[in-house]
Amino acid sequence: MVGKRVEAGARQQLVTGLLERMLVKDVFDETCIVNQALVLLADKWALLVLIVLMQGTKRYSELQRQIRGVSPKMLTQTLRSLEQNELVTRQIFPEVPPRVEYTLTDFGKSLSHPLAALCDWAFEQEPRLRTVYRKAHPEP
Amino acid sequence: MVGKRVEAGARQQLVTGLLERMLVKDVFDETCIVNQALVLLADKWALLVLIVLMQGTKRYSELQRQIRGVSPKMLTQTLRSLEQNELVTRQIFPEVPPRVEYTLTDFGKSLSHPLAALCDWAFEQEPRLRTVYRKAHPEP
DNA sequence: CCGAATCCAGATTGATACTG
DNA sequence: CAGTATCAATCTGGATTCGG
Repeated sequence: MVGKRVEAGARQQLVTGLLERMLVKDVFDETCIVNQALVLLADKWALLVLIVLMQGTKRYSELQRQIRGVSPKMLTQTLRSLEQNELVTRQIFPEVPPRVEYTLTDFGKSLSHPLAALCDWAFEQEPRLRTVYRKAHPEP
Repeated sequence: MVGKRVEAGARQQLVTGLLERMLVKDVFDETCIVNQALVLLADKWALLVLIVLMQGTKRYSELQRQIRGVSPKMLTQTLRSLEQNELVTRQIFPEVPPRVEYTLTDFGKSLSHPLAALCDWAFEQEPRLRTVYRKAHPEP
């Protein structure tokens, strides 16, 4: 009970903080920091990879298994992009069979709060989300 | 000071909650609710539109002005998609000149916490974010 | 065998011009 | 004002192939 109230308080604080900053600059051009952040993050595979890597270091094949539906090409491409954006590090082990491990950097780990908020939202809104999703993705 | 501690507490709580749920189901296939959420949200324009609409109801032209760089086609497409996903409502006024207003639904408003967390992250990490962005988007 | 590069058809996006 | 139409360019995904 107390925990819930504390969380709700922090939430309100965050929203207010956002709106305050919105007033400072209300045009989202390419110099806006929020816009630049979204260029790195607004990507389905990138977000999924980051969420999975929050569990800890993973091998390429583990990522491919956990993220069902990603092609090897897109997984590689996504990982390279995340690496270039310093959110993930890539470590190659010169073994047979080869092993490559991916780990979040500190910068990547700093995304834990936003990503957790997103996942929490998905769980909270699960019924409505599933209804909407089914309507938008009608399968035979 | 107290405010900061409370916020940090809530943050830790959120991250822990996420990780707990991760253990329940660690495969992100198309039935995973997080995956379905990302299908709706992992889109640069959609996220920007939602963030701007958190400021309140907006006309089409206001959105186009605030979201610098979006083409009319993509803005329309994004708004139609958000409308179909029940995150936004579209209201047409039979006037001359025509007026169309877009407003977040309650479902859309429920995204305020995750979106605020994302914006807060962008502001917190601004220096590093700008460095990374500049490296990835070298202009002549 | 694992991780990744290549090639190619099809989908998505963006810039611009145009209309009710 | 609030969008459509059109066309070029880019991006995506799947199959295949390759190197250690």
